[in-house]
Amino acid sequence: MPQLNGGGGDDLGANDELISFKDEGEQEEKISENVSSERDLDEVKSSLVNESENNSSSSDSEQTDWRPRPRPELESYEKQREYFAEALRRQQDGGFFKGPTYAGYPFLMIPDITNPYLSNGSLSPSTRTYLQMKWPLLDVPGTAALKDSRSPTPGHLSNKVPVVQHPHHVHPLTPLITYSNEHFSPGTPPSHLSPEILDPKTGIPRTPHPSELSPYYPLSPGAVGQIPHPLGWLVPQHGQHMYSIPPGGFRHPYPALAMNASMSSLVSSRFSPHMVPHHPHGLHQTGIPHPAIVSPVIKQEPSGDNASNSTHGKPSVPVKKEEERKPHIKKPLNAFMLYMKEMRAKVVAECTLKESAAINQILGRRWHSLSREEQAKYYELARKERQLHSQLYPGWSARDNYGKRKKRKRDNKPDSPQESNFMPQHKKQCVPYLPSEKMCDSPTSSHGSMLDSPATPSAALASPAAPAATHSEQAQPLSLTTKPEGRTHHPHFPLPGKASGSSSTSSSSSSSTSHPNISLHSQSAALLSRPIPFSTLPASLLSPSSPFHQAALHSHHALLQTQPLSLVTKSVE
DNA sequence: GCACCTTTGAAGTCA
DNA sequence: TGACTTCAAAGGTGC
Repeated sequence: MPQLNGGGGDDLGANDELISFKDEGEQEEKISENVSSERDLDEVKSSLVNESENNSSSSDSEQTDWRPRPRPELESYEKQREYFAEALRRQQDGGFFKGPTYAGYPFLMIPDITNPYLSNGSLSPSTRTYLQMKWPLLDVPGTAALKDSRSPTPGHLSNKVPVVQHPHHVHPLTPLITYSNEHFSPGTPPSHLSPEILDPKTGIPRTPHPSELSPYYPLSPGAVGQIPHPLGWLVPQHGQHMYSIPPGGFRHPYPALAMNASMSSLVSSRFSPHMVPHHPHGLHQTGIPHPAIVSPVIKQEPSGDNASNSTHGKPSVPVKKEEERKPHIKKPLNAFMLYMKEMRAKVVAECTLKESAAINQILGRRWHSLSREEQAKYYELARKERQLHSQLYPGWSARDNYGKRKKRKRDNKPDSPQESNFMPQHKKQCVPYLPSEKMCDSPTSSHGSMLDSPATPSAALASPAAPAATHSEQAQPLSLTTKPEGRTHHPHFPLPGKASGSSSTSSSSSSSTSHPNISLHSQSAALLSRPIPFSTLPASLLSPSSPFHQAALHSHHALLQTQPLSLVTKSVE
């Protein structure tokens, strides 16, 4: 059952994925990470320059101009991000994010959540300024936030989350911040105002596509016209709370208070409380389609007569129509998907590759090259996302999406050993990917990523005596690396899903003594008043391998850990 | 226009 | 309980 157990709190799986690891190989990883971090630091610097340039070039009038209706929450949100970015920038050497707080998460390096934002307790003026800011989710939208004269941030940032334009217009921490903002790059006029936007690839002006308004969850064509704002669903409408309570969902008197920054980030990014059958077409109560809802018109079983139904407007079978109405709730992203979303742009930027298949290969390798801590972050994020997903859509099951896609031709029948050795004919050879992949291999592996990095998370994370097979497998050309022995999961990085309900609960209980969320109940109330808007971090500071990124992730994790699950859980019940 | 490719992980199904 | 399947993202590729 996706619902949370009453008192269980954080027992929605994934607890068992958080295993304490040994430290073998960590030094090497750190070294390699430092190398890339230095490079990323340069990127950060240049990005900051760009940021300032953008700030100067973009007039404040732009903000007020293109925005028919100012959205104070979002602007303050952006300003907070700016503040936090500034604070991070100034205090990057201050050792904010050091020292794990949770004994059970020695690798998470969560800052002391009892301290306001920073673990060292000393706040720079900039940070203090930031701390004075209101958390947009917690405060009623105020013009003070909108017109905060203290803000060094020009207004043009108001609706463009990435402070610094990412090389590929994708926020490096897109999955960690918000899934809907990445297309709003600074310097480009908002799509909903400007009739044309520049195609990032071709540079040719083009008319914004509805999908750009909701990048990850395509909107149904019919609903596009109802979008008042690219972030419309994210932004409170007409004084509404940003996230209203789904029936049986959040019943906190102050809905936004039921979520902290990370929660809201996840909510805003993927899931909507309205993603319940009450809004069959993913339309917000205000008529705003939610990005988490993929319109069945767009994403439906093509084999069926849905298309004909939609075109002819004649529902053949009521049952089918009923299915059509069912919104498509996407699966929550797993750790790797989150990582992919974050890193894809960077890999694309580093490589000349365009094919996602190749990119994904690289990402897969990089994923294995990630340190345990970093992977743990994504696992934790994914876990939180699943939690949130299950809370928002209690009745949803992954099974609901079965058949929503075209059946993948997996005719390479469960891999007889021979077939695993030979490439299926219908599959494209991976060989062409190799050169480029090699070219832009993970920076952490200048001399063979798979050799100086954990063989696999499973191997490295699991046991010091990692199977050499995995190791050698990774050392092999990618063209030969299909699925190593099927889908073996990390023995010591167990996946929570398998035993979703009870077993994850049991695993949670087994580690409950050290699980952060257990102790969060007592702290959540206090933390609600001061969550860290991690998503306010500028993109430039969050280069995945940069110390900023690390710090940001840690911070974000702190937020995730502070998620007031108890409140939500009770509400769900 | 759409399935495929490619990755890992979660979750579902089935024996 | 293990094996297997499907889906999640992404975008170029090929039919």
